[in-house]
Amino acid sequence: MIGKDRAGRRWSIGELAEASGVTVRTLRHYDEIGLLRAGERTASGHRRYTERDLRRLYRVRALRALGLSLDEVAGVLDDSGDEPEAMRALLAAQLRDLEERAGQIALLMDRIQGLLRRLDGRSMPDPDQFMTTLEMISVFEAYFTPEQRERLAERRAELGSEAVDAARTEWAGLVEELLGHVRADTPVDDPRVRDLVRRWDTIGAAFHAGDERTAGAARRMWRDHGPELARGLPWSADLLNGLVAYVDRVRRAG
Amino acid sequence: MIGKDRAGRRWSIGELAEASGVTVRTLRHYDEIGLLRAGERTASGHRRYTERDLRRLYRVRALRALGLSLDEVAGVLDDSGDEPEAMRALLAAQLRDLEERAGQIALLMDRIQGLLRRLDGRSMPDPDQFMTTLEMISVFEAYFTPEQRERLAERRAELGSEAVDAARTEWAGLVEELLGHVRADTPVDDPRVRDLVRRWDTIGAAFHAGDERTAGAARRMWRDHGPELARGLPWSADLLNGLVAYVDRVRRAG
DNA sequence: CTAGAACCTCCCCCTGCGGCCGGTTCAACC
DNA sequence: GGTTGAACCGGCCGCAGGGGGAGGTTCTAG
Repeated sequence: MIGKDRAGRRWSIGELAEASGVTVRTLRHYDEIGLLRAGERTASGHRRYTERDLRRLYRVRALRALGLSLDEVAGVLDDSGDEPEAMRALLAAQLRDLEERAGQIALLMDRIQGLLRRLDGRSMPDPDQFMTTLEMISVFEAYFTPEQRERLAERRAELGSEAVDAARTEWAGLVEELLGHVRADTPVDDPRVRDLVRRWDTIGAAFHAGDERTAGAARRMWRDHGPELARGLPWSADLLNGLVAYVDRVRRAG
Repeated sequence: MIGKDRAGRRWSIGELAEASGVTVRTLRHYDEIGLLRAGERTASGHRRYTERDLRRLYRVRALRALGLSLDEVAGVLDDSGDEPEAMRALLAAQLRDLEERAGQIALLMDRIQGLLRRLDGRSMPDPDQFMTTLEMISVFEAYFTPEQRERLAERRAELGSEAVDAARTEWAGLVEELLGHVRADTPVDDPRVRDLVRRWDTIGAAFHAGDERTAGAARRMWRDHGPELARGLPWSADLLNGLVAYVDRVRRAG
């Protein structure tokens, strides 16, 4: 039993699959792409794997277990000049890659956890409102840094939800009044519109607390994404875009 | 300028792509799979996107930004009965999925960091030896729990590398002696082989510190993966397999 | 000798698009 | 009204890593 045929065992593809824990399909795939060719074939074409092939398969599995691509695995195994240096570099690169992917996943998890808190927390019964919030959040994330968002959230919490609602109501009134001036083509240096815009800015300042970069980000966001942000409001995006342009002219005039 | 055509704007595919930051190709893909159909077409077949389409696109983007698949996004947007419950369930499922992926990545990073420490640390100049170690590590990870591996590593550190080398040398001597008995068909209850096996077990116990589950895991590992583990040793896998079977019989006889 | 398991080669399928091809069509300018 | 360059159309191939199946041979145990 011990010390038998020195020519070594041969494995059929099914035997090798079972012995190594990969599927037959995978072995055929590896054969096809040249990563692990069957060392021999029977006269009729059946694959015969040798001990060398078995060794190679174990190495392939080990390298795959590090998350390397099949190409990378092939590169490591075929460059017989696989200096430890090259290996170290490859592993370091792989580590960086994994770190990045972990960061992406952490970002997604943060977003989802935030949304779940909102959903579990207070009222969010209207799916449409939820979707609108979702759109706004994704836009917010593109324009404000995490710190800015955090400070905005803190500020909202400080103000309390009734104050936020009051601000929204006051802002709606300002919009109506200003739209009247837009339609009436009131000159941008009229003291009445100047006063309205001052109140407008005061409301904004209550949220961004005088941080000019946050305010600028908000303006850029509005400029680029007015249409979505206007959703749920009783005015059309075009109307609001015109309004914002008008307010801008008022600011520059003042 | 303000308050123009109530029928609403239309966007060509290129305009919508630029406005929303996705590529033309992506929009065509969404159209093709039915996720975001252009609400209208010109007589000649060019896509005309409406405001509804724009809204839908923003929702698609928002949901994609949570890592949902296109199918999941379509499900959320098309099930008009998108109760907050369903949304919560979907997000919770997504979160679990992400957690699992994060765990996988963390596992890969651990492995790679461990390997890099080995590479950077003491001698590992031979790439072949490195690969062999790699194979063994991946097999180890399949058989020992993380705690068991940690305790094995601690134990090795306690013993020191010279003690480990000494153990290996002694073990090699035992193997040679036992192989002689195998060839000579010494009965399994012969006191001489019983003594050799006792010494064999003592060496093992020095590592697994008497933890029977760790020892059992090691035996299962050897039974399943003898060939790879035997790599780098001066005996063939067949030889060692026969030896292990003999040692088992000696144990049972004792 | 025969049945059934195992094996073979093609081929299409999945995700989420990127990219190219050959052929319309649009929009602006002359 | 004509021209011309940009935009647009559908269709097809490609990617990573195989899954799964069709239809046809071959192996192997009884």
